Amino acid sequence: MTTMTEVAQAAGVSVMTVSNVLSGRRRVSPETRKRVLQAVAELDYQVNLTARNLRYGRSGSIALLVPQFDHAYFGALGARVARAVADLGRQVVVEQTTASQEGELSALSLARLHMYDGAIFSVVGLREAELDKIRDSIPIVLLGEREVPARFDHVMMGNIEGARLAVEHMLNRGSQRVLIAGGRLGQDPLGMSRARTLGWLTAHNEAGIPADENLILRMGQLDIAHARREVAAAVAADPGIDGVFGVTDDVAIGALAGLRDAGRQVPEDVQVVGFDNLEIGAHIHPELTSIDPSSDWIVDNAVRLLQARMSDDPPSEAEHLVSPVRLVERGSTRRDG
Amino acid sequence: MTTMTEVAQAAGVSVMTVSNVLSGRRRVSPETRKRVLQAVAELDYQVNLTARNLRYGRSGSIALLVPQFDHAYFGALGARVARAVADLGRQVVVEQTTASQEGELSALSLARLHMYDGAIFSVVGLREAELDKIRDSIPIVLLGEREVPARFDHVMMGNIEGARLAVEHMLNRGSQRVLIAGGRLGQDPLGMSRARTLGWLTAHNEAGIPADENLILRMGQLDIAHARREVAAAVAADPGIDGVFGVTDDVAIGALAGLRDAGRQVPEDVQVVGFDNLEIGAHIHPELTSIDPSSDWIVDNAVRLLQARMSDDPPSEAEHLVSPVRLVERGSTRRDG
DNA sequence: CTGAAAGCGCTAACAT
DNA sequence: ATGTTAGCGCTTTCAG
Repeated sequence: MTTMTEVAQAAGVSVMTVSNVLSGRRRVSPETRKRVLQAVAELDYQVNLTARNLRYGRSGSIALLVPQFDHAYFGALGARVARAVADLGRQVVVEQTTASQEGELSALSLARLHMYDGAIFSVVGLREAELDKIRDSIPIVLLGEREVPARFDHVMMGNIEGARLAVEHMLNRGSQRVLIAGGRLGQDPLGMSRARTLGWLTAHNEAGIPADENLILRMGQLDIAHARREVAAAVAADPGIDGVFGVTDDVAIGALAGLRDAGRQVPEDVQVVGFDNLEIGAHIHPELTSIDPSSDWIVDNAVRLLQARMSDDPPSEAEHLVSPVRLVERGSTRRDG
Repeated sequence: MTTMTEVAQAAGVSVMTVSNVLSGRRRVSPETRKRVLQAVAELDYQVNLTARNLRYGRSGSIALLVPQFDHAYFGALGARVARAVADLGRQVVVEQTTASQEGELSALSLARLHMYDGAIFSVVGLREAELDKIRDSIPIVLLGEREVPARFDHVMMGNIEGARLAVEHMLNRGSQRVLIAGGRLGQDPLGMSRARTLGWLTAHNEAGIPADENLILRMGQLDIAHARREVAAAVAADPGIDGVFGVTDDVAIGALAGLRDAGRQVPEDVQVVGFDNLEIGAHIHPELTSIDPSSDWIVDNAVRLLQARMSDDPPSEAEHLVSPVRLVERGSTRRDG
């Protein structure tokens, strides 16, 4: 590996001059500059960013930590963050938090954070206790539907309101028994499933319809294949089900398949609403009615908060934001009651 | 930021002892060990990996460079690579190559590679000339459907054979006019679209059916929304079309939507086959027949090649592998002719 | 405008 | 079993 010293020797100058040419931090005379660049080209030199970063004390890149790579939502998230962060002249690198291991935030992965100037951390499988281990680390903004320690900036979706809207919509359009696929009751941890189940409850209360807890379909994994199987089984066991709220679009898409398997027509027999408003939902059949969580809003705010926290005088108080949500009506729900 | 020196002072030992306790490289007496760990805990110390990596000369992580985050295929790729690389005790970080900028491989992003022990590089928008700029850099394995300089290890999909299989299948099942959505004729660059169009041609030749070049639907972007619009327009303009080969599953899924928009039944009026065998394809309606490119095989080989290249005596010759492909038959094609 | 010395935080190699 | 010295490759500071 060529080093700056070798370039300096080849060009007959000091390392400092090479450094200055490459970083542009100080003026260098055109001639020496030319000699240096020529040596750089001949030796095929490239700066060692590890060394530079050690000296600088920063790296120019920010990390996005997601629980899974192979999930449409996190892919979209990454793309949005990259776009927002490019304007700041920084690079995004995405790492997968080796999801839900006993020590998800192992000592090592915690130390890795120091290699970045800041991090956006999508917390899913993380317990609050583990989050508390992150102390005087780098600037961090949390994303995700979990309860987090108050000292962190945090942006989350309007889970309760979104779920309420989704279920209200189906009840308005004539559904009586709305299954919540991937729902979950109970206190701790107050995660996404629980929050959205709360919205499901609220919609029932507001509509004056008793919420039947048997309609809460707990799921081990919130993926398409599981949802398909379990929703098909659920409607077979309870033929009265005439609406399904999937706690994510993946679950809702699986539900559509499961209902097909069970011989139910959507939206005539059963209405379906999802949550996330993934692009694919607009292009399948029937097109999926979904809750749009304002992902752009979420990312813009996360980047703004991160930028503030990385600035010279970071805010003393952490912000906790909840994104606005809206229902995007498509073919998986009926036009009228 | 706490440093190792501070920990050493707090524990009343030398920095070397702290280093030894934390890295486990040398034996340390239980008592001092305990004192050190206590100081580490009290000061909330974490090693500076930038410094450690500079000293070590390696980073323990490998990079996966993809053109886009928000694409199901690259998400799945990332997940597979992470799994395969975890066994080697290494971390994967994913970066987005700021796709198709004039200087996609800017000097800086090239330099960034040095921060990793190796890289798997999914080349899509990259010209061969740009790839040639990567010289005595770190070990690299290329992925993707493009022609690459021979000195690189390269794993690609069986594009021609896969496309041939897809189109042969539709011709066997009675299609006469098979549109290739996202196809492209011409020499340079020999990219994915071109290779798959070659397979489309081959299938026609083998079946003794003349290939009508009007059935090659070029697309600016290979995404669902574009495919939907352009396929709908294509079948409106040419009602004789009775088969669509989408060069990717995204394109095929868009084609399904476009055909629906145009009032065509799949598979009765028009058969559809995609390429990638994304998970979602098995769960939409109609279920998408697709070419499985053996993604696991691709990733396993890429990781194997990378490992070999990172080893003490790297192979002198580069390998160029083509993945086996197979047709996965589902509901978007007919059971018989 | 250019150079020499010092040091970012850590660990390999050599003491003790 | 622990400590001291030197240096990874770069840039900041201080001189010229």
